[in-house]
Amino acid sequence: MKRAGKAFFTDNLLTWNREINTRTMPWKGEKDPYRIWLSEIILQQTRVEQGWPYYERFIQAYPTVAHLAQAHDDEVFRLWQGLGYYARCRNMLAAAREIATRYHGVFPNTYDAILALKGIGAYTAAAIASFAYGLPHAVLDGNVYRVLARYFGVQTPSDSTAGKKEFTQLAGELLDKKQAGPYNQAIMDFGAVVCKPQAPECPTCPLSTQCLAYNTDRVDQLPVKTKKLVIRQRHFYYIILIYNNQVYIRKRAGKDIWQNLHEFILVETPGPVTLAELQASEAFRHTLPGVQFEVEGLSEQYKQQLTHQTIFARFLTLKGKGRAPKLEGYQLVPRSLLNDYAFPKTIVSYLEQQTTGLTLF
DNA sequence: AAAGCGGGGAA
DNA sequence: TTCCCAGCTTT
Repeated sequence: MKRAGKAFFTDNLLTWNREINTRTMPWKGEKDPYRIWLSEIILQQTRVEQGWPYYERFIQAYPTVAHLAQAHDDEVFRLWQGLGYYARCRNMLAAAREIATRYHGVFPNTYDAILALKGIGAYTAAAIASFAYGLPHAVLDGNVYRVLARYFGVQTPSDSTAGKKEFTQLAGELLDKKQAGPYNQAIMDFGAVVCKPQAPECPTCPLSTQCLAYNTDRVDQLPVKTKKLVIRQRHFYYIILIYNNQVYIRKRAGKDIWQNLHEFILVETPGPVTLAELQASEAFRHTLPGVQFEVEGLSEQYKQQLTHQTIFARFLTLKGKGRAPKLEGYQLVPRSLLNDYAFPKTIVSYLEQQTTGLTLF
């Protein structure tokens, strides 16, 4: 497709990058493919400021892909705790181990081989290929969609198949193939610093004279997105059943949220219930068959907003009487060792409240 | 093609 | 509240 202002776009973007851009990040200019890969996985759907400390901790704990490949799953998940999208962590471990075995610890250096690794899609493959090896692949992330949609006035929804194709084509044409790495870095920095989602810096933007959105006063309407989110509400009651300073936990599995993170005994109800209703419920009696206990307390309601779900959680502390029962799927661990396990944010928040003693039942 | 997957910062 | 972030995988 013919579009106006392509040369102007690339030239002025690179000039802005050279003369004005002062953005610095630990992985910027990095040439070690392992470090680039690690940063890219951490930054998928994640703000730079949020991922930054995790990157530092991971590099510290696992300086090479061999270190990461040899690490224990639970230890790595504990380090990932709080970052979200935990499938990234699982895929990252799988990829590290494939690099260690199949590639004998040497990071693959072709776009297709990189793309074939677990957890790496078109964006991440292009980023690694261009940053580490200078290969001519254009990145297409949220920043690039926004910058291109505005500058060229692309109205095709960026989250549609047609839009993806169109933006991919356009991004590839704009790429400076002789300096793919710096170009990719520049367009993402530009999107993050100048062409921001809200309140972009149009008045000082070096591309504004040719920006279609700016010149038709439609900056705040681009890019177009279509998909509407359906958010489900769920009610979790976590039972902290204590025997002799030990509690039951399990690792979450299956297709639900928080895979590979840990949790207390979970009773989920269709809606909010009182303590009496909870104890009388089929789910509760099925989960704790014949268990004798004393109620120590019920916490306030914790709310956590996920992308597709709202989680309402309360924590019910029970002091077990008699011998600790076997509970299917759960293990009994000392409370003092809870720090060794990765938990979802809601549970971490609850545990912190207990530790700091801000909440008395 | 659409759904599902976290957590946090900013307006 | 709503939006969206250096997206990918599964259905």
